[in-house]
Amino acid sequence: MPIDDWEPPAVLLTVDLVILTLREAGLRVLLIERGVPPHQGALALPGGFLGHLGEDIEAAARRELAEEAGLGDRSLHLEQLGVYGEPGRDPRGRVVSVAYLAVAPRLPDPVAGTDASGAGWHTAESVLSGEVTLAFDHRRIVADGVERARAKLEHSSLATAFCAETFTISELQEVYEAVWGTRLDPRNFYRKVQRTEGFIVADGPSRRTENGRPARLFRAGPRTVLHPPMVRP
Amino acid sequence: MPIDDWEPPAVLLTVDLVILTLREAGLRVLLIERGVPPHQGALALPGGFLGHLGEDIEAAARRELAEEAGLGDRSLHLEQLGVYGEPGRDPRGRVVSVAYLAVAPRLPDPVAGTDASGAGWHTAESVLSGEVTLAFDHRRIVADGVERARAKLEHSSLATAFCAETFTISELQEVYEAVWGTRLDPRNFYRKVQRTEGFIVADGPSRRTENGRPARLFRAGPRTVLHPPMVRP
DNA sequence: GCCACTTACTGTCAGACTGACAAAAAGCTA
DNA sequence: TAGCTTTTTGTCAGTCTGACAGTAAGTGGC
Repeated sequence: MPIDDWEPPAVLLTVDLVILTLREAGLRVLLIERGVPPHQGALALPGGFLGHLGEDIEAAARRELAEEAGLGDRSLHLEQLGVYGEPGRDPRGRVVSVAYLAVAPRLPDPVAGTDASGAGWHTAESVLSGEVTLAFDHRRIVADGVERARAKLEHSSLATAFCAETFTISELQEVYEAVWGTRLDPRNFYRKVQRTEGFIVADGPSRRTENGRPARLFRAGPRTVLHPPMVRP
Repeated sequence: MPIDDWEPPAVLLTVDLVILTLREAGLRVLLIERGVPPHQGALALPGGFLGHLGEDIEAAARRELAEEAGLGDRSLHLEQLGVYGEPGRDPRGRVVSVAYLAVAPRLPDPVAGTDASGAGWHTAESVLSGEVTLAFDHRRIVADGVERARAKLEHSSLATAFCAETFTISELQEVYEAVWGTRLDPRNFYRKVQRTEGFIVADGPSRRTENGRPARLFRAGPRTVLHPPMVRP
């Protein structure tokens, strides 16, 4: 149907990052303050344009992860979330964004300051409820990212990506409780996690202490798919 | 870091469609024969460039669904699968493709002829095994689409999208068996499906006959999320 | 009309998994 | 040593699953 000299339209490609972590027992997402128009000064997801025409999209995501979030050399979970390309979502023209979901273990404070309303780790709740306003369609992207994380906690070992290399079972439980926003019975959780072969493996006879009985340390096991799954109440 | 007059690179955007259906009790995917270079004459997924700069991506997918597959007015399941934008995947330049997964009920023969090696419905097995060769990275896209369908059969009511408006429980079972590539016990399947409230609802006292005892007819119920899920053996 | 055959549907039963709860173990503080 | 906290091990009844038997309701052959 197109006439012989028809040329397909070209679009601008960006990557946006939903970076999740746990802080103070709550699910947090990293937001930056935009330094340039459009939406200058507004909060938004870290991200940016493809660097050059030959750059791989996931490579661009990792580059932004380093540049904007200071999470360069770390090995963290990174997966594609989806494409957001509705016409009109960006006043600069036809901008299509590939969103990625990243999960980071508990970290020291991020690049920028920690003003409650500035760049930094904001609770997922404040973003989803609209208490914090984001630029573009980024609130929807965060919502999709959080829902993806919630779903993957059920069927995959994603929860271990929120933890340090070694962790206790209660720390793992805190991940589930924070991401799902529910409380779980420690005894049933303990049983379930222990009986799911390959989910977590004991890390030597070491222990750790703080207040009560010392807890055994574990690390992520080889299994990535949980069968049967953890069930969200 | 970018210099002041830096301009972000522009890419070409395409949509590709993984259209799945059931034919002769097997899972099939629709392939077309490319009429223009690159890969002229090779088999590929239906799809094409964004029509114009203001076209919505999902709208483009629906347009290709109508133009290339003749599935225009039908209401069928359509969801975004992911982005495939590796540099070098398309010799025409930097082409980024948004893949969609579509699920269609059993249909009459598609647009083109039915040569075993030509355009038309090919078994998913022949594509995944490499017996049939596809252009670009389309084999990987098909693999991801099939895996997505397999996973969603567990937790959602996607299976009903493979069926006509009304269907019997054995027809629904055939969907699961074809997509998963396994055999299921009809009695346990019957029980499981019946007890999952809202998955399927009886469609009047009507029946249908062919060989054995007539089967009750059902239609898709209001529930889209299955809880507890169907389990893949 | 009776019989064989096919498919649809209803049960049964033992084992696995889950949710709710009790109790013991192992550290700390006072 | 007593009291507190948190971890770990059990218990028990209800539910769900997988394997399998048996009944119901059509077809076609004779």
